[in-house]
Amino acid sequence: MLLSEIVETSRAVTATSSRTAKVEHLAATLRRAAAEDPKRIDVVASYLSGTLPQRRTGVSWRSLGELPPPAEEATLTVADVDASAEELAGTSGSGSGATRRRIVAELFSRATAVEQAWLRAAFVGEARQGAADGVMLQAIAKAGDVPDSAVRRAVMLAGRTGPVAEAALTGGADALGTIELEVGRPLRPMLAASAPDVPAALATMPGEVALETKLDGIRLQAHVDEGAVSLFTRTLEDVTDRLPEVVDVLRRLPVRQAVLDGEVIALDETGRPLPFQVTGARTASSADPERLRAEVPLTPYFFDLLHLDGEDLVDHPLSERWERLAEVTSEGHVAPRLTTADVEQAQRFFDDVVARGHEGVVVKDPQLPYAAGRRGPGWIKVKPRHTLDLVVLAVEWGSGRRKGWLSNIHLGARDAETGGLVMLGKTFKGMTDEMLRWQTERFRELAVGDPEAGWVVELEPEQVVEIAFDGVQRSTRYPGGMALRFARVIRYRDDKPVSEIDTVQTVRALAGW
DNA sequence: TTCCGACAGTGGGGTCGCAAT
DNA sequence: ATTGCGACCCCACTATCGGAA
Repeated sequence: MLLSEIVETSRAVTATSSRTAKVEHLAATLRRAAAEDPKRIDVVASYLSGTLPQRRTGVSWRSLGELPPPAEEATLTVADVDASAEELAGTSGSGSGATRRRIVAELFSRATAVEQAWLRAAFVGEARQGAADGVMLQAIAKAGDVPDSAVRRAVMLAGRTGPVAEAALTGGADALGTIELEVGRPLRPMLAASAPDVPAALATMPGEVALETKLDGIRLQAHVDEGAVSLFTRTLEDVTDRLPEVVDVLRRLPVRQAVLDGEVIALDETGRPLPFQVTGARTASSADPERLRAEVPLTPYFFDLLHLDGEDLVDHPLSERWERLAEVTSEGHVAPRLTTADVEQAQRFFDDVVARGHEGVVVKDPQLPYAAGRRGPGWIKVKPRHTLDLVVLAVEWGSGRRKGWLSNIHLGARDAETGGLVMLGKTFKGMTDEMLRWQTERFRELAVGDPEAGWVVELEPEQVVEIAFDGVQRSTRYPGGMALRFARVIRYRDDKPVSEIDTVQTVRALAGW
């Protein structure tokens, strides 16, 4: 199949805002791929959702700065592109920058202008065609003439869409039905929606709920198969070799085969959680694992059991999965949990968890199955929220659907000692289109110099904004040595002068430094 | 006809390891 | 030895479409 067919489909998908029309376009091209190039349906499916099947290629927008002149005619095939991407993935991180540049140059010189644009978006991961995983899933169902639910289930159990597309189009519902949970192969983790507080979370569920401690660490999916252990992150990256102490814990479990879901976290000597940055640095490092293990040991906590000794449990209710988990896991590797229908009791549990230094709680409906890969209503996370009144120091022009609007604001606090203003980070979150319109006008007025002159627009520090955030983290990027985690706008305030905004001393005290 | 669940998009800070400087 | 870059970790929030009520 020619790449130009993918590019043309992408153009059509981008051009319409109707999801059903997007699905039609994608399904038609998938069907053509099945007829012409059945061995590469998985690659075509990946391309149609604007991504490369290769996890990493070492190529990003910086390395695509200057491209060779485009080809006149569309001759590139999907197979050609896949071969190049495969070669790039194989040489990524192996000290062959010149080789990679040559592969990129050759590939792009064979592409037409529109194909170059598509390739760039695919490598950079910025397809922006209004169709990613979810819409693609519907297209696969349509093209294979199988139910959405069958595709969704297969994708969740297989972890990836490519092989599922291939099965759906070549073997239909029968082939999809053979895709099951496989011990050793990661599946998509179930995700949680969020609620502002405990009563709101409980209000979404009938009767008794389960409250679990939400640990501020790294999500971990663990597979045990006759003594062989594999560990995967939320995006299904294999991190087995990095976490030997976690492997040891799993080897000791009294199971032949199991798939567990949980979190790993670094604790201090008293069992209190260390900052997320400590756990994050440990799991990101592939240096000598035995040394790291001695320096920053990690503790796994499990909260779900998806398979046990030949039996899949994903469709069983949480209450039963939890019971089976408790039978095979020692007390030290299950975080505190409470089942209740009483709001006050739930609130006390939340307060206690937070007081002990944890991130919050996840409220779960005990009757529901494991909905892999979805941010379903079955799990609701609740975290404490802090707010500050800060000043807008500068603002950046937006991109994509925010093009032409002043979007991302730079946040400053007052330094009570020097009287100056100290930047604590940026945010673009929480803004409605109405707010974007308003702030684009407002910040044009406050601009120091020509607001159209550059990407970042410096402002007279006059506009006060109320900001919500999850916590304070150490920063080397900002002069105050700290930054706000997950900052988002609540509202602009005109009732408060800059002389009365919050101070860096307040923020430092909040962080406990 | 209205409501609401699912989805895509728009980016935030921190960290590591490797290549280039 | 230092810096730049790519990829990963954590993630909040709004707008929109289209099926459910």
